[in-house]
Amino acid sequence: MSARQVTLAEVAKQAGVSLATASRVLNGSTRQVSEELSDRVLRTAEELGYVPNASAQALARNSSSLVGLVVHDITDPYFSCIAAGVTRVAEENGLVVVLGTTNRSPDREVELLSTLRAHRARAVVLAGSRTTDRAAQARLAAEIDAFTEQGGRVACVSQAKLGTDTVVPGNRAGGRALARELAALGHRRFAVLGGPSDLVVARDRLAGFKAGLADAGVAPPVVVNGPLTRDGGYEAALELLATRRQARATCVFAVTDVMAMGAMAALRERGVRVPEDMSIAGFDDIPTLRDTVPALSTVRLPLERMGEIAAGLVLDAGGDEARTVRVAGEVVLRASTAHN
Amino acid sequence: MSARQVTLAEVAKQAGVSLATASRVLNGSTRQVSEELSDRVLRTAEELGYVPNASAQALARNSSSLVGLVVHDITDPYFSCIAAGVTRVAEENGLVVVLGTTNRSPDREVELLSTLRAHRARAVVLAGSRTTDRAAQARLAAEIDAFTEQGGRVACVSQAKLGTDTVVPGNRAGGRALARELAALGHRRFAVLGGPSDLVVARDRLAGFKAGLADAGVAPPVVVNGPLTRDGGYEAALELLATRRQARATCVFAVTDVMAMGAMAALRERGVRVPEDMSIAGFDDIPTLRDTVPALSTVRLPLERMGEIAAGLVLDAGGDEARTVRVAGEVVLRASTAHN
DNA sequence: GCAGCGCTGGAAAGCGCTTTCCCGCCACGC
DNA sequence: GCGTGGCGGGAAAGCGCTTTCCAGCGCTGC
Repeated sequence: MSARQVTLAEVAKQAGVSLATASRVLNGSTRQVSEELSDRVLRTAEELGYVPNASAQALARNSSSLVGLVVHDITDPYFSCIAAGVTRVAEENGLVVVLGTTNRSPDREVELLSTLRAHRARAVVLAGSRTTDRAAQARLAAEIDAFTEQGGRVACVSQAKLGTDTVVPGNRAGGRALARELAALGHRRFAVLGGPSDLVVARDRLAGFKAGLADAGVAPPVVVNGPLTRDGGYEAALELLATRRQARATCVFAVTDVMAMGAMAALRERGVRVPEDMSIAGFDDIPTLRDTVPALSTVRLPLERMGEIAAGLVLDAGGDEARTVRVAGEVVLRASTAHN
Repeated sequence: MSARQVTLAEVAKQAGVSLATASRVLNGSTRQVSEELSDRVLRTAEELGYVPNASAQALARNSSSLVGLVVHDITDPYFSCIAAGVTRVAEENGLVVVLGTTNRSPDREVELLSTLRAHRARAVVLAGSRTTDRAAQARLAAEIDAFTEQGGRVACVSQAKLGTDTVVPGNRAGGRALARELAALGHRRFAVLGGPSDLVVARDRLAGFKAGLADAGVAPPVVVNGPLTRDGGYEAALELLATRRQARATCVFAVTDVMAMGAMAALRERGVRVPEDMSIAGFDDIPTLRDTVPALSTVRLPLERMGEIAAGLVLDAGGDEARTVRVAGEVVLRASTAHN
């Protein structure tokens, strides 16, 4: 047990070469090494089962092979899809991804970033939406600065005024397009499950949706706020059903698919038929949507692709300018929305 | 940009103490440091925004704060739930989890383990089922040995004869119990979507299911193999519908919830009503199940808990004996299974 | 024929931290 | 009064690797 690890020095000695030579052989150095020595080193390394000590390399090179990925909740399909994209790209580049989950706590986000800084992560992808809370945002910005100062790159998925590379989904445009299409179906009374009021994505989608309704000359929707989770959607839908019985909306938009799923469950329980009694639409097009009945209308975002893009941004050094990649949402009407 | 990072040496100098003292103050050393010096160090560290270099610490201490987590596919709810459990525990212990995805490739699994070894990860949780392929298993075993030799701990989630700590879900027992309950509903002709034939979990669940049917004096099921994914379930269900029209099963068991979801989609498309025309059950009780219609009967596994347990095993040093924690599956009959 | 160059190999100086070892100091106890 | 022991502080030796710098050597070019 616990046999000490094979070191480069041992390999070098065994192969009868210097430490420097062994190092040059076993890592793509710019320096040439004669084929003979090179072979010898390679062979002994193989025999001894040498694996370089990543910490030591990181220390000596002053750069590690870690990429951070910060999400709110890895069980949320939205995040797990993005995570899949990020890990794919990272692994392709021989990097290793460190997963941090915040449970939607801005403070935790800052903490994680600091940890990642301690590990000298070469880059970080911040998925999930920034809060609008000033103080929290300032702390985050400071931590991001510290991180970039140190030579790391940061990319955000979703809106961010933080001066980092960003993948921006067309939240506003998507919401707007969706609203117009729903209005075109004949709906005139809308409700929105708007998520937390201090979350940028939620606000943008809502704002877009309102704009779309306005475009169509439809009255503004009733908005119910709540957590951006499946249960949040469930509760919000119940609240919606409880109030405003008199002039109930005929169509409800949940700013997130997972909320929409919760909402559908609530409607089902209350005997409200979808789409006959109430149309419903979400946003994101998470994969699990394929298996809901009725199939949920939504605005499709290429989630996994977004993860890949973010990882791409953060990995190829790029200029000093913060780059922004926009990805458009595509309205997908399915069975959960009907003519009114 | 790229201002060099604050080092311990700078903090020490600024605070007018030795490197040793600064180190002792800023990390829980056993040695005492006078309150005065301690304060001074703490204060300057704070002022300078000192963050210890994790690589250097890992090197000096010969142990890192990394915990590996290896899954097949992070977008699969089964794995993302386990991941959530693992990350929670890891973060509670001040550790950082590195996420590796194998896409179900045994070779990739070995590669990842090797990378984790290079990083001197202190522990690894291997989620996902081991293959029955001898050669692949040998390579994995060798890599696991190398890892533990080096002082790291390894835990597996699911069956494993690899001599590591293991969290073993009651696959066989769960399958068996489920079969009996379904038989008790009056079904006599069963089909199973059995997943890949070389996967241990899949085989165990199937074996248990067969045993349960035998217990109830019911004929063995028709088995269709295929990938352990949603689309695999979809295809398998189609195949099932295509053949055996004459004496079709009245109840189908998918060894995995995600497969069951795919299968339900296939049935729906083909106009086969669930549960009127066909009952269906899965295994795992992934969270998304709450939102399928009809709600899917299944065998519930405490997925997130399993992740926590695995992380727990792997983190508290424990003896040298491989420990095994069994978690029972609980049959949950919902709307997708009806009397026959 | 020799200065100068390019090329390969090795010695050694770090990278930032931990930890051992040693030293000086201050009670103590006899 | 002096030997002991305990304790807080610092010097310095690593941890395993990268990389600079230098030495040696065989060539080319005048």
